[in-house]
Amino acid sequence: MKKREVQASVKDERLVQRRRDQMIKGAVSLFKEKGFHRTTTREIAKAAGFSIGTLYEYIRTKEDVLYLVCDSIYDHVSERLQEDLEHKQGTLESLKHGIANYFRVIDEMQEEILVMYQETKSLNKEALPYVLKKEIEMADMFEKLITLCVENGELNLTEKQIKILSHTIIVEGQMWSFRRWTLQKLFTLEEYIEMQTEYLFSGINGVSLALQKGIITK
Amino acid sequence: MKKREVQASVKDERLVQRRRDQMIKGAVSLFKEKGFHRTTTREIAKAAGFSIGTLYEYIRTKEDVLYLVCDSIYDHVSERLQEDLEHKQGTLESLKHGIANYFRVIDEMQEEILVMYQETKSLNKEALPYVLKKEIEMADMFEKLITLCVENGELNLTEKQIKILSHTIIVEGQMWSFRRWTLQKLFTLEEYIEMQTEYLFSGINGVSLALQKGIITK
Amino acid sequence: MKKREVQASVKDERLVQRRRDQMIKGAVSLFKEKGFHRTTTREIAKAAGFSIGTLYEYIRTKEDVLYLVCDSIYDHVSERLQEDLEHKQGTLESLKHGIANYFRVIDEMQEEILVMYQETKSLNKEALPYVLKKEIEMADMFEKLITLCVENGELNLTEKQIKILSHTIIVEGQMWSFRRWTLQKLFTLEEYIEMQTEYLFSGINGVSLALQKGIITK
Amino acid sequence: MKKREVQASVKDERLVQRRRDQMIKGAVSLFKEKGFHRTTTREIAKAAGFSIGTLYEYIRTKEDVLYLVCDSIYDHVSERLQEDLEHKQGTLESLKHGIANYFRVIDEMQEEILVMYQETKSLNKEALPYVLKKEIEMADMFEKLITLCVENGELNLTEKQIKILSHTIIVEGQMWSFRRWTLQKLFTLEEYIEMQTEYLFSGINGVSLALQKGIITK
DNA sequence: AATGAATGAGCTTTCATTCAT
DNA sequence: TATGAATGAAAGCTCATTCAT
Repeated sequence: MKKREVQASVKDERLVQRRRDQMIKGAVSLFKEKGFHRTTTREIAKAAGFSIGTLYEYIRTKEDVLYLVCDSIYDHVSERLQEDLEHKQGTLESLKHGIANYFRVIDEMQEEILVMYQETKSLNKEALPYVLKKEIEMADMFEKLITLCVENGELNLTEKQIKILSHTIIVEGQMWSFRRWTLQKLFTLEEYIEMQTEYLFSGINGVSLALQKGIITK
Repeated sequence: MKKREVQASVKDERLVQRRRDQMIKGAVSLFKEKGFHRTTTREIAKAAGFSIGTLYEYIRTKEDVLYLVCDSIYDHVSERLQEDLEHKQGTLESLKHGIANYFRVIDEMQEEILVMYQETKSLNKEALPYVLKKEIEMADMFEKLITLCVENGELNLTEKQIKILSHTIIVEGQMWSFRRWTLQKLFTLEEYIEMQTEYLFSGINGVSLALQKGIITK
Repeated sequence: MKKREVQASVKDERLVQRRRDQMIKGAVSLFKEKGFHRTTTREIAKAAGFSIGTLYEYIRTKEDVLYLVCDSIYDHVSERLQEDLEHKQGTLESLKHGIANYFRVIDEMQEEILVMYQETKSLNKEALPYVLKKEIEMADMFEKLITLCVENGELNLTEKQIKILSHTIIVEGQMWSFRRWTLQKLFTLEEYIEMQTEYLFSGINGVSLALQKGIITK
Repeated sequence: MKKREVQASVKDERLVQRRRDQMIKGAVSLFKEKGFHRTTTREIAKAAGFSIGTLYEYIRTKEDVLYLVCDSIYDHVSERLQEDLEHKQGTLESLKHGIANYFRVIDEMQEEILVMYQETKSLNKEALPYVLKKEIEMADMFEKLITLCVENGELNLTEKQIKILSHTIIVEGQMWSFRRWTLQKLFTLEEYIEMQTEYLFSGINGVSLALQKGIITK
């Protein structure tokens, strides 16, 4: 799918990129605070450091700002994950490492993640599919990582099991940001990573057994 | 926490309840379609079957409608789960049953669930804590169910493990609704329940092993 | 052609009519002064005696105001002419009387006529045909009056000649308003009527001859 | 009256003229299509083939463009008429020839004529008198032509009759362009010229009589 | 208790004009 | 002389809320 283009009146591509970066930065912090609908275009312009007229030299509608914001966040997350997934080895260890890394990215960008998930539905019918595709791409990364383990004989999973697993990992990452009001009071990030990994690999039964045997201690 | 009261000018409590039910019913279907911000109070009044003036006899601000809607959805979900959790037995079987039942509730109310999670952040500072509390209550239900199993000796889990587990179950339920564009294309609800339960209890390792041994077949 | 309807949010038809009358009155005087484009909706509302919000309870777009104004002016002119043309007799005398009457209507409504002709082109593609039709209707009135004379044997004219004549009469009326900066300095209305009628019936040759013979004196 | 000067920052007179010609050409076609108010200065600059910054090196306000356009159109029409009126002879034949020629000019420039008449009122208070003066000049041309006939004894008309006649001729020319939606469907230009001339010289009575006597046939 | 006309603050967007390069 | 990015006043329009009936 081609990247949905946001039209700008200004020709200089470098300038467009610079101004849009300012804009996105300002918008994210406003969206975090009050959401997309309660944020005005004037506020976005001001936060970006230029006038309302200038804002509209770089976008065509307010929704374009939201699209640019979402797009930029996805790009950042994907990039961070991509780096990590490059030296794919197909070992359980590397899968665990990938998961932990993803959880840490989520932690770093949690505010942006929240913005993205809560405002995405305000995108119009044109932009939405593009954003959904990004979500699928992210699940795909884990799918590949797991598939590698299966091909390597480290795991034995059906395709469907791989699919559901990759989405579960994604969602458990988001959970750290969505339910931060509880989880982040109870656990540090590293604790959370460890415990979730434990559950992911061994399940309730495994965890329960390990505790019983004293392998894990309270 | 006391239920946040929404002020009404009308005195007759029965009438207030009836009118609000109409209002919530209309509002939910509008919010589903276009979200809270894009829905006007006029539309809500019309969908509820009365005039804009009448609407304002039963609420004070537009946000009240959102609050009433969220509150009502939570109540429905809780109620459905409560029924189920009443004959608590502390067996793994009953825990699995509870999880399955929760997933089915989510499936039935998925549109409402979506509305609630996407619009909740639009609630003002007063209403938000009340709604968060509802979320915690729901996690608490599973916490109790799991704790019962632990007390019964069926499971061996620390308090923290129980906490994280109950939230994970909640989130895996929501996942069925949030990621429906993928999951519901790949799986039936019952398949999803079965596979997620398998993962929850046995983890990746367990599932992988079972498949290898032919206990589960492709 | 069905009258193009302008949508109103307000239900009470009587009130709609009253408010629109206020609106038209205010708008005409503003359009006279500064034209359609230089007049703001706020000014229209103020001139009509209500708020901008109220204005938009009775129209949907600014253009609706222009349409209502044009429509109302046409209706007034047509009505005035219709009255006159009712006792149609098919005599030259009655034709002359009709022309004189039309010229007098133009004189009375000249500002409105100006507004209509200068702003009409700002109407959108939907409203324009309706307004053009009104123009044709007005030419048709004279066509009928002339045709009656022909049928009565008072005149001998082909259909095409009748057509061109009726338009000429219409235009010579408008001329009184369009070129008022010259004509109304040189002539009184009655002089203008007399001289134009003279030309219309006798032409340059006839007028010239009459003057020569002393039938008309300087 | 001195020609109203439009200030330019650029000194080179030749360049100013060339740029303005480009500007007028572009503007006329835009004004034809969408009118003065709906045309933006950016569009004018683009149509003229240079940047918005350059546009403002040759004018001071958007209205200057309209003034230049109107002025240019008048000049063209006047010029065309002037050529013709140069070999003035004071015969009825030459008057008829002048009228026919004027009608043909109108036909050729009808779109420009429309632009001029519909947008003229948008000119500010300074420019308007200058443009009105151009209108009077055009009527004056016919006034002179007719006066010549009177002086020659070919016609017998009072000054007032000459005045009204010259305006009538002007207006009947414009009528061909203003009411083109009807007239140009019914008549060819030459037919229109012939019929209007017939009416102008002989009037309704003359035309009617001629038809009766079979001098003109259907 | 119910109605719906009235209100006006506030929103997004446009565009004539300027000015540093 | 030419450019086009920047500006911000001002426009059209919406909609939550009120209040007389």
